[in-house]
Amino acid sequence: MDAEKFSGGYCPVARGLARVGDAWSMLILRDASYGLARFDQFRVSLGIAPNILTRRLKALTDDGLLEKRRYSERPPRDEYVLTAAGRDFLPILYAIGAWGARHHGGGPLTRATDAETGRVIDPVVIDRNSGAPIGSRPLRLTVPGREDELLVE
Amino acid sequence: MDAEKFSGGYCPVARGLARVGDAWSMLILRDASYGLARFDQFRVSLGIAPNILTRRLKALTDDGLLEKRRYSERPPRDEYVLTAAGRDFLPILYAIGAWGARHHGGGPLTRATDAETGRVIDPVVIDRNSGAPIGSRPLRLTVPGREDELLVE
DNA sequence: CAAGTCACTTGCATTTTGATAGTTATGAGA
DNA sequence: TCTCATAACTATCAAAATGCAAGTGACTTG
Repeated sequence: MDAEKFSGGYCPVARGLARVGDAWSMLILRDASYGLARFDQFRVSLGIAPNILTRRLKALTDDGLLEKRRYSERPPRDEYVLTAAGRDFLPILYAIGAWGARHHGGGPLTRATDAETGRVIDPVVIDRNSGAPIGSRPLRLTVPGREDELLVE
Repeated sequence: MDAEKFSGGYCPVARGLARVGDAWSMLILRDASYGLARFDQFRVSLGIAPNILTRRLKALTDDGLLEKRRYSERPPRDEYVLTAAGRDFLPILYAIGAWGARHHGGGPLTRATDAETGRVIDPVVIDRNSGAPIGSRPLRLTVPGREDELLVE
């Protein structure tokens, strides 16, 4: 969809989606958060064609979500590990997972629990400043270069 | 990428992505949250080809994120409005926007403020039970049908 | 030194996407 | 009545992305 067109615009959502707005990329990040790092681990886990995986890993690396690291000189072997920006994206995946479980959650599902308390994790997006869940209070959008503001939600 | 393959698996993230794991769909939802509802509004706002828009709107409608509603019988005219499941996805878009702003935020950006307090919205994903941001505490994953558990983060 | 592993690359067919033009149904104005 | 305009599409076709299968390079292991 020609992400270039959106990657420099005013909308931060479009900017984010320009880097990770594709299902393979997000599933690779999910697997990376599970500790997978090598080409063949991703390939087997996802059942993705190797040429496609190569392209996605390169895109994620170029966009700063993964870092390619040589873990063996002889034979030359690389692994892909999450960068700070990549790790910062993981909570969004959990939020997507929670949404998926709420609305398309028939049958058994993988569940995340707090390793210490053992309680099931229930991800919610809140506003750090007010502490209120996004969507529970009306928002105002300010578009750069425009006087008028847009009221949503 | 054949979303069918993932849409019934154990992973709730994959299930979610099977419905909305594509950039156009999420941008349509974003526009819908801004109040856009008609075919031509989406088309102009996104610069998307009409055949692609038709397909995406149909997919989002079939997956229960949008509802097609006739707002005029003569001439026949339909609009697409967010369902409860669609609205429930919006906080994730805000989280993606916040991530985009943090990591690819050069230049002016659209900003959301609390309509009452006027403060800038800063979306974070937390665990409803512990109140802690996802990623700040170690998690345990439980895969159905397997005894062993996976420790992440 | 043959077989296996890992991380790819290449070639080609299939699928999806996108640009553009056309269609349907209708109302509004000359 | 005959255009013109609008909204919401559909149809056609080229271009791009995806996916499958096979192959390659640089080793290690038996």
